[in-house]
Amino acid sequence: MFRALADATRRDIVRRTLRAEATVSELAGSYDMSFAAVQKHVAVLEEAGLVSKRPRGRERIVRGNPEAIRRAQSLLDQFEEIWRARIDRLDALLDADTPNNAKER
Amino acid sequence: MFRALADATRRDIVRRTLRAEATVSELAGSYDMSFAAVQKHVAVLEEAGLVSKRPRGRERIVRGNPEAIRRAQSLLDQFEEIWRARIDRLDALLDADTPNNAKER
DNA sequence: AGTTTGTACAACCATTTGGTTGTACGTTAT
DNA sequence: ATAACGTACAACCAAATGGTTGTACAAACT
Repeated sequence: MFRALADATRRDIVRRTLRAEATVSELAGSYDMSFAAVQKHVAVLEEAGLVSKRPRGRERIVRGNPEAIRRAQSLLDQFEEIWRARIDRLDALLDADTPNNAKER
Repeated sequence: MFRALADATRRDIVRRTLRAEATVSELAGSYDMSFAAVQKHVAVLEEAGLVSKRPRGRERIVRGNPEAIRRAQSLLDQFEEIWRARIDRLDALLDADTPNNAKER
């Protein structure tokens, strides 16, 4: 999933389809590459769950999936939390080392 | 930067060094690959700003950078916000379509 | 002084990635 | 019915990626 977000074109497709739905060919029109290339990007994003496609006649409507974004966020939140835990441990160490008559900062 | 986070080993290095500092060889001991491979991963992470290195004698101490994590988070937050804006626009449309005597949900 | 340790980096290799063109096929328009 | 359109997918290609081994070098140990 981070792998899917690693490409600038794909991030832009996510942004665009999060803002408003678009067909694959509409998307393809926005980028300076072949239709097939864009279609592959969309496939990668769909694989990663960042985007979903639904058919309307011969076209496929692409829609960004906010749920997947939230999953990525929660992963980063975990990182944040791990780091905070380390800071807490350091604080505890410092506290244990602080004389009783020390002033609170 | 998402590219740097796209590899599982690298994500683990970030986690580990966010929790506590570690030398490159300590890290290398944790993974089933050559020292050089791990060293390259650390280099990629450093390039992306996700990790910083400082020398202590002949070793290099690696530390995860919470600031970079926050930058990634804020990027995902932007996605979230874009999506919310779309929902707001849809709501506005529905409101405009709602007869005056309709009940509030 | 000589050896070991920790790191960096080059050269190499297989696989993956991001792109291309061409083909096929169902859907819509004439 | 035929043509045009939107999409999917295969085959191909160059470049990037993730790994390897080997070499070099400074710092630390004996």
